[in-house]
Amino acid sequence: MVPVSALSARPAHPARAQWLDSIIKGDCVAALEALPDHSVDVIFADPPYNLQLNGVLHRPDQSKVDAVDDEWDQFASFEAYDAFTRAWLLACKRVLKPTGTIWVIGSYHNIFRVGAKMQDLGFWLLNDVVWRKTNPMPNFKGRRFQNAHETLIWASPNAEARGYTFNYDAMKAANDDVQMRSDWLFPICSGSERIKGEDGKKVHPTQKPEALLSRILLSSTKPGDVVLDPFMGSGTTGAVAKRLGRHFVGVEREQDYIDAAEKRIAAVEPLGEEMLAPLPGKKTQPRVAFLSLIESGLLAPGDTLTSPKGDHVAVVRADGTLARAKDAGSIHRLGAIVQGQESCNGWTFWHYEEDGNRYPIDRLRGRIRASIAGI
Amino acid sequence: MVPVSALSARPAHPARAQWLDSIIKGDCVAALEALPDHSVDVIFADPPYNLQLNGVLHRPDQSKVDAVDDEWDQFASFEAYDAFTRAWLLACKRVLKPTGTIWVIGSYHNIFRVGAKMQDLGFWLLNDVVWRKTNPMPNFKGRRFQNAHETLIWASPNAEARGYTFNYDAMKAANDDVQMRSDWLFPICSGSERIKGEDGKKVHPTQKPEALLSRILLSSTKPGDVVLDPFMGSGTTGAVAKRLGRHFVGVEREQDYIDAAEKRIAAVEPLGEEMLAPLPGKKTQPRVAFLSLIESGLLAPGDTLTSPKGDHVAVVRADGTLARAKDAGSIHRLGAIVQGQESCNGWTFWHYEEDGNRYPIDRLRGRIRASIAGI
DNA sequence: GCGTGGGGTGAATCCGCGG
DNA sequence: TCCGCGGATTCACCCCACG
Repeated sequence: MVPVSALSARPAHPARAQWLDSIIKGDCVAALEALPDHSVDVIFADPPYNLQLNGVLHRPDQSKVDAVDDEWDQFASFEAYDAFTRAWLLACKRVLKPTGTIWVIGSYHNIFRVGAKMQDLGFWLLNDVVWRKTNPMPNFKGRRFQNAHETLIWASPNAEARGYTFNYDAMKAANDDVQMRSDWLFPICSGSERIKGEDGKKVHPTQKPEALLSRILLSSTKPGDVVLDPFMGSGTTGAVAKRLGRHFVGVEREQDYIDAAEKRIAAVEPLGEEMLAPLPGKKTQPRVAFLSLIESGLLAPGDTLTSPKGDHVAVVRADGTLARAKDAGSIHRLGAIVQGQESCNGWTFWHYEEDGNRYPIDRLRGRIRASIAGI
Repeated sequence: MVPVSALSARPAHPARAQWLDSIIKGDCVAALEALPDHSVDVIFADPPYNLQLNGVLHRPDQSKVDAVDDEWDQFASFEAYDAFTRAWLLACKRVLKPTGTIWVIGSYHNIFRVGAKMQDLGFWLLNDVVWRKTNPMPNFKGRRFQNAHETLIWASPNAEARGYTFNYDAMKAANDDVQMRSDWLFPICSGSERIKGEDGKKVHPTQKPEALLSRILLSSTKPGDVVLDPFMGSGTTGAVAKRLGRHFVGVEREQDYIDAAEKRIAAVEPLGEEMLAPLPGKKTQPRVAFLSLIESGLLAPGDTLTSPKGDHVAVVRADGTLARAKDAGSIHRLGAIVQGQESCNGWTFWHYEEDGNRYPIDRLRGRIRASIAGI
């Protein structure tokens, strides 16, 4: 693959490299020295996010949130984090084939710095992809939006790179015959998939779901490709690569993680023909915020809604709440209040008028859903 | 548009500033000199995306894609774009109130650079928010995922900033009584909302949907707040701000855009105050001292209160404290003590008995509040 | 075996006012 | 500006105990 002369000090790449389908212990930059130039097809990197947490956070029920406070996620400054990022990105760039691509995942704490550094180093961004979590942790203090997604960057090693793998047709077929979008919906890793130690506690604080890695590898690799994970952790990349008939190389510093990952990967049974089965489709019907009806113009602030028989009347307000006399709240709360009940499905209780007939606002929700069908 | 005197001396903020509810013509950094320090509550910025397009792109039917190739979106290098970004962010930081927040929207071409620079300048990221497009442009070459979203960054001016506006309760009520997430779904701006010139062509290449601005302003501003848009374009921010009873200031270089925006904003009819009243959350309800329950006769000294399950008992004292054995203190302190916890909401923890049932004393507080409201 | 309710938990940069 | 303290704050899902 690479002429011996090009490597000088490094040994010649054997027919089946020692490092193939194994986890190299060590710091990511140093450990990657074991790999020849241009030797991997795809990289998946889940670097430390550099969370900057102050003190402890409690849930409303007073229980403590088990935060990511591991030593490996601590950096002295943005500058230190940038230097770290630059180093491992450069190491990755060296071992990546010209036809290869790299995926990096992060949150708003680090992904902007990583993305900017990737551009600085000449990587060419192909997409940013949003992993929407079906079950994210709530915001406990009510001071922000629920942080319900993470961001992936997909890039080629340079702007001129051609010939990278993108299984466009497979992705489209897996997505009800429309193009796969840049926003993906998956649950977080939990339940039996979550690797736990003998003490029953999670082995790794940030284990990624196999469904996420599966879509990444199915979209951007071919069977037999070599996938590198420079931050192997609990080994999700290796497990999914093996199952999908791809080779893997992992790098990891902590022996505990290596032990768990090797055991996990050893238990994986590679898929046969089912590998070609399309990815599971959409979940249940998407949630539609009542505010969306106003934002889309189906209702306007000031419009009146009524109960099914018209004996209760409420006014739509700009922020997506309903008001009646002194009471105000969500469509559900106000529906409950006017009926003197504990709860109420506002979608079926509140009605609007059209052509002299009363219809539940659920009808309008149906229109929104119809307009976004197929997403 | 801007009095000359205001540029040099920067006089004290007049009762109603000249620049309020107007569009300042000029380069964003220079024009913002007209505004005093700490004079705006929220900033929405839609800066040039620095798209790097090579050649023309055709659809499968051979029609040409009308790309963003305007002069204002051209930068010589990442360095030039970074310098530009730094300059306008600094100008924005100066005029932003300490309790204010800033929104910036971008795509993968620029948002990573912008986000990193924001962190470098000390902005504290509160959320990244994903605008998922219901109807994004397809990928015509089948070489990438359909680019179906854009990214917004919401930030405060520094990590220590407190007191910014987030209408948590309104957002939650508008979203079926669950927290508003960081992924929002909207159509792109098209149809009658899209501003078109006499030639029938779109006036601005990247006009944002009003629904997007509406959610931004409803979530992070109060009626009467001042909203700055340093890249005003076709004036979406001004139009939505006016409709929602917020003040706006715009900055824009191109006269064509200013003309279109001013005409557009003039046609906007503001919503009535009753449509805009913020949903009162629990935090805004009047504070009731526990002592008031005793003073009003709802509880009497010597009454006993219990924990929800009845396993802890405490006695009400005349001064509005609770006592149990040797311990005494506020309803909150004693609730924390008996549970061995750091803190406790005594209103929901302590219960009283009525008709053989246990109710939280919060129920009595509700009666006090109801009687206050009736005054 | 099945349905139900309670408990646990996940990459989290998570309070604000008054003295 | 700092400190004390009142009191507000969670969604989806999995597992297990129990009837």
